[in-house]
Amino acid sequence: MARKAGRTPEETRRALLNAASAVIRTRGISASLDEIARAAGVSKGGLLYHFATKDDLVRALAEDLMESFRADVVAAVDPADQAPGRLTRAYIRVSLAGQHDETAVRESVALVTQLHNWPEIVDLARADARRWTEDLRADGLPDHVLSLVIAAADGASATPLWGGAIPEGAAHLLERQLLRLTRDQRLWQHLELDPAAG
Amino acid sequence: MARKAGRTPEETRRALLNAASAVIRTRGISASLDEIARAAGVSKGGLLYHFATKDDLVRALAEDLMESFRADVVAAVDPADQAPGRLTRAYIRVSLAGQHDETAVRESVALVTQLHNWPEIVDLARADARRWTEDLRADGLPDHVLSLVIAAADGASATPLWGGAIPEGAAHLLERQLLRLTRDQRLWQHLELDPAAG
DNA sequence: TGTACATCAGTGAACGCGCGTTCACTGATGTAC
DNA sequence: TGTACATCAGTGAACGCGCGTTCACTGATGTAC
Repeated sequence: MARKAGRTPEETRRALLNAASAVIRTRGISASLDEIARAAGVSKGGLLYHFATKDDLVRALAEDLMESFRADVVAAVDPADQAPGRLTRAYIRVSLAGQHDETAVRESVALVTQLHNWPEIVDLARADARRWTEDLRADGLPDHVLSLVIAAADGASATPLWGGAIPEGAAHLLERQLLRLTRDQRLWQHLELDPAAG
Repeated sequence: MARKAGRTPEETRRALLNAASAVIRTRGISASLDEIARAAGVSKGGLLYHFATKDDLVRALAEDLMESFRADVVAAVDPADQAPGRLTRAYIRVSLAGQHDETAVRESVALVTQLHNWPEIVDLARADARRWTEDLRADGLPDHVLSLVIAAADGASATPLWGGAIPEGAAHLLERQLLRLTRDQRLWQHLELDPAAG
């Protein structure tokens, strides 16, 4: 069989990326191309027509993930919110959303870390991280607040990595607390370190 | 050659674990047993005498890492510090220590995540995480402070994972800020969420 | 409109190489008598 | 004290299997004339 009826090449490519994402989540990065291809309803050769090498596939998957996280955050920006920290608040919301679905989170984080085992991915990720740093810096929050809040949001996302799980209520409370930290300017002052101490 | 002069079996085992740690840090979990064995100055067969299977080796390495992190934290507890949160403060210090050595941190985190790709390791890690939760809960800090501070400490450790790097000064500032959060009881009140809001 | 040809989007068999594991063997050390 | 034997701590060659990659081939669609 050649060109599958009712599926454009673009759709096949998308199906392959989705399959790769799903299979690697559960089976790990050592999942075979054959397994991924079958999950997408394509032969191994067909997969390799779209992604000439496993590297290619994994890199495309990583780019896809970073783009979609960024898109999620941009979409989570409240249009009515014009105060400093609006992007940061969106970042917090996305990072803590769905933290209650334990296995889903674990698998997502696992996927990301699996990808980072690929050496070239590290460079992509570094560039992406730099871009986040710039964007968030331009978001209007003082540095000492921003770094605390982003560290906490990242930590909440990463917790499943160390085997931990944030209980349902706790994730929501932490989210509210972090959001408040981006808004309450009196807290900013309280959090400022006394240069005399330490 | 059989029993190496000047090296007890225990020392050989230690050397194999150290070699595995070093090699996996740089080459990733897909590093071959041959490579690890050679780095320890032992034949592949010799490695397999101590660790019958690659699973065995990786599991032993993971246990070793978790134990040594715990030992580091316990050692970082200030004996003069008797206030609530003393264990949490030690946890913060260890988590943020050495965050300025970028590649070292990246490699350490990479090692941990590599290990978590091993399915059985996940169970070990879960048990370890539960123990940390209990120990930290018993440390005397209010929940809303503890979860914020630990999330931030974990996030700081995990940052290299997403490709980011905390600038030298920033890590130190964050550490001081987190330590202060565990001590300043007036801040605890300020951070408490207003049940009416949100 | 029909025909010839090129290209696209695959298929599926075969190859080859790396790596985990097995296995027969070995030389030094410990133990019984 | 010497000797025989068992065990410990390895060595290194060989095996076999999985998996990424290559390759020859194919059937549907698009294009020229």
